[in-house]
Amino acid sequence: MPTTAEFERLLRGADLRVTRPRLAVLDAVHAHPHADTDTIIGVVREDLGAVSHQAVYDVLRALTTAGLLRRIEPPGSVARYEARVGDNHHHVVCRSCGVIADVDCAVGAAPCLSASDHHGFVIDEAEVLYWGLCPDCSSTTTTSTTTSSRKDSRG
Amino acid sequence: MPTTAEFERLLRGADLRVTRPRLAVLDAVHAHPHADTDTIIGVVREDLGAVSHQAVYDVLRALTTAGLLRRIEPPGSVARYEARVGDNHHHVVCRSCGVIADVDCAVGAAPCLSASDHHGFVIDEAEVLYWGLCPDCSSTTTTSTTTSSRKDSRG
DNA sequence: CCGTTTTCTTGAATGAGTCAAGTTCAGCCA
DNA sequence: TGGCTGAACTTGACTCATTCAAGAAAACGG
Repeated sequence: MPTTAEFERLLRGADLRVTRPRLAVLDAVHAHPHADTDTIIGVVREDLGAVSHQAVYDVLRALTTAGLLRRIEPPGSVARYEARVGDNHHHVVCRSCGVIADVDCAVGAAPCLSASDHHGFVIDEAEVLYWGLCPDCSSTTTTSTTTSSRKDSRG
Repeated sequence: MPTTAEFERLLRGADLRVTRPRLAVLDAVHAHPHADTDTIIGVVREDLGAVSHQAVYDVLRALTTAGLLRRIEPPGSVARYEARVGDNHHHVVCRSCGVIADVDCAVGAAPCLSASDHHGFVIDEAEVLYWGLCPDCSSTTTTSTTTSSRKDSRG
């Protein structure tokens, strides 16, 4: 968990003014990875008192644009934010409870980009989203009867 | 492009009643892969005349649940639907114009699932979304000066 | 410390998608 | 072929994440 001074440095390094809402948002996202906007608003308000939701939306956008935060948006979920940036890691989403965890790409360098020119597209990024069951939910489910494995799920 | 009779067979095979809105939606999605709901509503209305948006939403949900359609939801876009189901292929999205194309996974069997048990999650599906520029947009862009390749984009 | 520009506040608006109550119609059965 | 029943469609209101806009406050260079 970085210190406030480090957050301040991050902001200045990105040519962003240092404000209390921005520090609080950075703090909140670091403390609660994959939190949605509403949760972040809550945490920020615990920290600072009254802060408009618009301010938090603005800050999240500014920090995301500056590359200090990363926005993820799993289908069926509202936008979520995390502070781990720059490595383009991936995510697992639990189908049951919706919890999200980080996943490093286990395969070599750029496996999912192997055929880098599909249909004439120039591809610069591959985003992988894994779906499954988290440890809690899978233990509740699989210990009963069937492990219903959905359709063909090739990568 | 399947015939109406084939769409009817598809619906009956899925234990769904055959209705004009459902046939029209199937037709529309087959004719316009990756179309959003609003576009589909428009196409269906060209075909049938007045149809409520609610009906189209209901039909899209029913057909998706039945596995006759697949819903995709790229970040920053509304929901889109396609009729190619059962093979879990992937998609490329153009950062510039937003056009979407299908991508078969070029690598072996289930590459993105290679480490199938991250953080104790039981993973059953890997969804890959490629970002880049479509042929049209990349020719307009790259012929000028720099091919600004975004940050580290490992798969 | 002052002025400029960015950021924050306030309050309204947007728009995809959902909910709910009532009507219509597909498909089963006589 | 005609009626029955539940599913599907219509209508209209509603939700809720997110954005827009105008004015007030605050950051920071000079």
